[in-house]
Amino acid sequence: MSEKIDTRKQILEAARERFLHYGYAKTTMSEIARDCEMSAGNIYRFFASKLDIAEAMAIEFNNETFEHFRRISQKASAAPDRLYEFFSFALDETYKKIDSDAKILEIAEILRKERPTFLNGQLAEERVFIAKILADGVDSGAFRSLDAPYVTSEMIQAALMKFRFPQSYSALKLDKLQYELKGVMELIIAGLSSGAEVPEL
Amino acid sequence: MSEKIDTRKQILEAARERFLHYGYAKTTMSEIARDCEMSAGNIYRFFASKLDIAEAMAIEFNNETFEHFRRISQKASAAPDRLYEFFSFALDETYKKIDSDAKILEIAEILRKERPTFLNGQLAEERVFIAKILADGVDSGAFRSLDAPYVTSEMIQAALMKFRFPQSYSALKLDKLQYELKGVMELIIAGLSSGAEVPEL
DNA sequence: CTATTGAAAAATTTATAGATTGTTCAAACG
DNA sequence: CGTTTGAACAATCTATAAATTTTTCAATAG
Repeated sequence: MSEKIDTRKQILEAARERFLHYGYAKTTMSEIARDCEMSAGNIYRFFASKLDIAEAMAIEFNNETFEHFRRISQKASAAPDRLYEFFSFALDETYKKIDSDAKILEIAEILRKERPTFLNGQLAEERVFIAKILADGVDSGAFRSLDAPYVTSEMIQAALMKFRFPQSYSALKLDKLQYELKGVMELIIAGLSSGAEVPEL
Repeated sequence: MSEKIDTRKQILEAARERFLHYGYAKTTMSEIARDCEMSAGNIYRFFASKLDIAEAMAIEFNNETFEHFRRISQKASAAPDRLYEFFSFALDETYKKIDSDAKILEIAEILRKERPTFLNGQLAEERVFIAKILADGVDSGAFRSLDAPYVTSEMIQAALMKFRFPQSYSALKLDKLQYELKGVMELIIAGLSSGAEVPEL
């Protein structure tokens, strides 16, 4: 039982090394199997497909980032600052990871194409942290009262798409993206502030 | 002299019909030339390349839309309403055009890839209209005073990217996009309102 | 009985030759 | 002269057969 989990981990580890070194497309199931001293067919007892290995890897990859997100969302600083820090961190982290290794972008693009729901799931997880920051802000009086913080999180995510997937949605350099994020964030936080007048559209 | 312009128009017209009917890739320069009763080589006296024909076509295509933008930006209605109408119209118009004819998306994608500066130019033109609405809003007191309306327009565009290029940046249906646009727009307009407190980031 | 293999099927990629197309330009035309 | 052509060249696309890779699964091993 625990051996099963270990084998799974071993496959994942072997795959990650190859994916990051040679890329997803240039890594074969046989190579991963050979690294684990098993046959290619056997991998399918642990993963339904090669794509599922990439997805599992992305989940692991994101877990560290989510840990950061959790920490930021629970900080003592003012809610607006936390909200900015959240997306600022996300931009820097994502940009640098992809910039440092083109293989990561390859996997990101493949998952975006072949597993569109995966991305949605990740965004939904992030929304929980954002909603928490919003709720805190409402409680502290920094933000106006919100009908549905979770829905507002969705809108904030929509407005910040460009910065959450920097290399997919634009060709801008990091400093330009940081500058734009700051500007958009100012607008959003102002829109959440107690004094803001919400229009009837 | 005016004949030169006429020939250019004729080529553009022939190309548009073929591009929209058969697609950009499946249209050959010879076919366009044949429609105009000239040789393929002669087209190059009027357009530097096939891509330039597509670009000229896109400019024509956008001119009607810009006319609408101008009209909306000059309306008598309140600035926040005009701002919403502007992007709401842009979303509907773009979505429907692309939805009605896959060939339009083909050309849009090609221009995005091969002529990245072209898109920036179009966005810059739009920004003039947005800045005008913002300035009006500041004057009327609907919006707080802005250091630089043109820069704020840039930020608004960044926040609404997803809705300006609906089929490129997401797979959402029109009604979901309209719902999200409304939510983001509420946030932005609230952020521009006189009572909004702009944070120090 | 479960775990694993390895051969085979199905799907995908690669290689490449042939055809087509975009583009150039010297020559012909008006 | 400026225009236009059509042949030539380079670049790109297409078709397809061979090779590789992903995935399945009956047979084997433990």
